[in-house]
Amino acid sequence: MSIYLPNMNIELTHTEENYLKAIFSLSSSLPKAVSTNAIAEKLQTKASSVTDMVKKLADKKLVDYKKYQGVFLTSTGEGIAVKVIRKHRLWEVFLVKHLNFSWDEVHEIAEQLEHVKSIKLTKELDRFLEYPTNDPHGDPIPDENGNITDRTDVMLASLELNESCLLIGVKDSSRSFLKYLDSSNIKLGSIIQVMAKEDFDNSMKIELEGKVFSISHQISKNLYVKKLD
Amino acid sequence: MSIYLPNMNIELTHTEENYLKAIFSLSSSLPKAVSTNAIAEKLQTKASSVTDMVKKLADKKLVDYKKYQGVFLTSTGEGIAVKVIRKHRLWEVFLVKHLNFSWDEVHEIAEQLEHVKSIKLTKELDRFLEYPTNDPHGDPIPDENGNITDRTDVMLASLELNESCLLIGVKDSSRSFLKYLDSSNIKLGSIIQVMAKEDFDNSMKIELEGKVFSISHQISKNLYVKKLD
DNA sequence: ACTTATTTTTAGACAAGACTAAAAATAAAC
DNA sequence: GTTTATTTTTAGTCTTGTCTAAAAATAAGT
Repeated sequence: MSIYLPNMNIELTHTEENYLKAIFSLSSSLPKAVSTNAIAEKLQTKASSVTDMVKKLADKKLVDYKKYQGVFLTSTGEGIAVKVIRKHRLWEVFLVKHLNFSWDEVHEIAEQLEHVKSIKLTKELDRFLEYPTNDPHGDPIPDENGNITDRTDVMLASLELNESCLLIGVKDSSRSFLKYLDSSNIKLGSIIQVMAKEDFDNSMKIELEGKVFSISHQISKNLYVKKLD
Repeated sequence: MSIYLPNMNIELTHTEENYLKAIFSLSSSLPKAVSTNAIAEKLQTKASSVTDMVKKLADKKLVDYKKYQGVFLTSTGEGIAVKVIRKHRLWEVFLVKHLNFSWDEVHEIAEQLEHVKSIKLTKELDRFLEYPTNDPHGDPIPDENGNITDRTDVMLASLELNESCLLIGVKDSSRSFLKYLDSSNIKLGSIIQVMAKEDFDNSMKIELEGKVFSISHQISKNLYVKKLD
């Protein structure tokens, strides 16, 4: 009578959701099995705890796991991870757009809000925010079906002399990095031109709103930009 | 150098907060020590679990507890309970006002949202909602300092023949009751006049928007009203 | 290829929060 | 004022998620 939906009816704990999210973000950067240690590092926990949890997630068919061989998400597991990420990023938009938060303050709170369970809540929040496509750091927001428009973006560090670009995202979303950007008046939407590139340390001089100043390679390789002209 | 604030720095679990909330709501109705069984009933758990938790809360100075004598909140405990209730009710307002939820849908979601920890979040949400004084069920929202304007309201059941009133709140916030009210077109702000009172079952006939119909005592004693004229 | 280093897993323990079953205290009944 | 009933507490167990320390598997070094 009713179709069996494997990814319905699954009630996960916050911890389980956080593990799925961590595995997702680690497996999107490198396209192979994620190591126990990498997960432990990401979640600030111990490898032995990761092994335990990964076994449990494997029992629930959310990850594929072979001893000593690392782990990767099943499609069900990936679906859940993406839904959590969607909620996280929608809440970030809400906090910045309507509650006067700055982009360096929203992560911790969104980490809590992302676990609130209600399909209608997510749907209505999305509508209320007028279907945003990116969070305050420029990260893409998965749609209702879990599709992410993957970044074809390029890093500021890769631009050549005299090229101009539009800043559309940050790779590192740590508070310290975001505060540095604030203090340098660098924000999403900024138009930046490369005025000089130094060979010895890969730093570059950029022009931003009429002012020219130098930024390190550490900075320029964490800024997603779209080339202009 | 810095003043010691006893209610700062306390990180409680969701469960602990729920116990404090339950004890608060039970002790506001009857003004004496709350019994173990009453808490167990309210939280749908077992008396033995309550004893364990109450001991823990007593260790943290959030409740006063003597064996077999029931429990009551300390001022620190009450302060925390009220803050959680404030968050709960603010989120309910948000859900109804901005996310198209009806008043019978918001409780479960607010139960999750009330535990999100961020003083700034609560403050900004309050501002965003334009400092509401009541939630969608008419319950008063505690202010930032934890002060609640306690109800001086009267029940519809207590009105005399021909008296008119404004509906300002519901005592029972269960889904079934709220849906019954919806189906009868009874909502906050409705103007109601008592057209008849039956002695044998305490039901009454009321007039609402030109229509006259009968409601049981069970209904009328759960509606907070303000007399008109 | 054999030894060393690293990573991962097991085994055993712990704290939080819950449960059952039984004992102790209080309240009710006659 | 005993006896019965109810409430509350203890004692012991379970699950979740964590940890440390030790063992096993894999990877690296020469």
